[in-house]
Amino acid sequence: MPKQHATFASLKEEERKARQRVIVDAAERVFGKKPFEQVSMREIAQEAGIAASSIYRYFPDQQSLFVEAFVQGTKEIIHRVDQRIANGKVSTLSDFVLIYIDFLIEHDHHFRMMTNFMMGGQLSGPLLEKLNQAARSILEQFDRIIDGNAKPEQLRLHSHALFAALNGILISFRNYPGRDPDDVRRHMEKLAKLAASMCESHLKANSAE
Amino acid sequence: MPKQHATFASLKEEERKARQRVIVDAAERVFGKKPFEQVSMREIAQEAGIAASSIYRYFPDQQSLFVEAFVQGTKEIIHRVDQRIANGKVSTLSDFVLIYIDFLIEHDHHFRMMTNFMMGGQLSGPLLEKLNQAARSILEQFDRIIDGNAKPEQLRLHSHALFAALNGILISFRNYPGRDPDDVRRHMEKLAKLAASMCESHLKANSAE
DNA sequence: TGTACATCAGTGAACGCGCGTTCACTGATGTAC
DNA sequence: TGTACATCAGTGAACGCGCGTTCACTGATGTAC
Repeated sequence: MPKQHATFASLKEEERKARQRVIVDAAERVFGKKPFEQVSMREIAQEAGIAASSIYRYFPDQQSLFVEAFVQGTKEIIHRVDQRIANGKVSTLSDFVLIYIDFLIEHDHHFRMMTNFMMGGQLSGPLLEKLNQAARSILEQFDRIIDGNAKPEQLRLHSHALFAALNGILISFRNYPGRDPDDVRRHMEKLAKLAASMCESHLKANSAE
Repeated sequence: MPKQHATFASLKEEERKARQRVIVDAAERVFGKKPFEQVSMREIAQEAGIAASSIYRYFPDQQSLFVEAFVQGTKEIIHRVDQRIANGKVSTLSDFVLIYIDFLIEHDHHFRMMTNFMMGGQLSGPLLEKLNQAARSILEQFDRIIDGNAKPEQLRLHSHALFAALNGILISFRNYPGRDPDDVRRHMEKLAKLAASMCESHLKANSAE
């Protein structure tokens, strides 16, 4: 009865995935509480209600777990932004960059992980591939939004530039000295809108040529 | 003879400064070799030819030493860029951003420290003040270059945006998958020039209004 | 000029800590006959 | 239905490591008389 065997096996596999998921979720909750460089396996285990050594039944090492958490988070965010777009809440590029900024301010730990992975470098092959895939998804979302009727290469270049600019804003001004968090957010939003408008007008001017 | 006393004391003070300097220089050399998060006090001590414990005669802790190294490096870079400007080698904004990018690619460890401090956060008061001063110096250099005849607030906003954009470019594309370092550099330079041109034309359009 | 004393840069060894990870083991569940 | 066996999730304790930092001490130099 290979069929029933297959179902049993696949059920088991799903349970395994579900348990992995529990761990990843716990990890994300812990990341929400403190800078992720300071998060230990023991802490995640505690949050998940298991022993630290149990994590190693599901992930070969810490890096794999962290990457998985990051990838999950990225999917989540992209999905949520897509929903807002579908609901017609994002009509201009300016709307979009504001959402991008606000999301990453709110999910600070996710942004921290992103920059960490970007700065990091020495990841093993498969993990790197996962990260690159996540990065590609983000850039594709930028492409979709900017669009206009630009030539493809121009489009790509501009979404790269905008993506980089927004990341740079989030990094460069997060600790703006002597401002409270609200001021910081406003300043970032202002800069983001500026970047969006620059991007838009430049792209228009170029596609008119 | 208070006068002679003063001289002796100040000489001693200078020697002390000089020895501090030796340590900072050693630190910078080590930073050149590996990601600075992986640099230990022992390693710096070895590079400086002294015992690790000796460093603590000159710096209260690791953070202070790292901040000092970063501040030194920043001064150095600003100075070098200023020299190029004085020599007339930087006539356009595009020239400037290329130098900025190239410098930070070449002095990768310096850029790493910069982003680390930006992301970091929990620094004690005096160290934070030192870092903020360094950041201000950099932004002032941006101001000086962009200038044009823009209104001051507009100028400030645009140098912030450009500063952020360049940092973002350096962070976001340093590990561009599947490219060799030269391709990466070219891509960054392209994006930087794009950012510069956006910035310039936008500022012109706005000051014309 | 010589002697007693103070200062302080420099040191090697050790402390204490937290971490990622491994390991031998337990106990529950499913399988074969 | 009962028994022997295999599988495997879960565990607590321990390993090993590297780190920042401290500490008691040495020895050279300068100062006071």
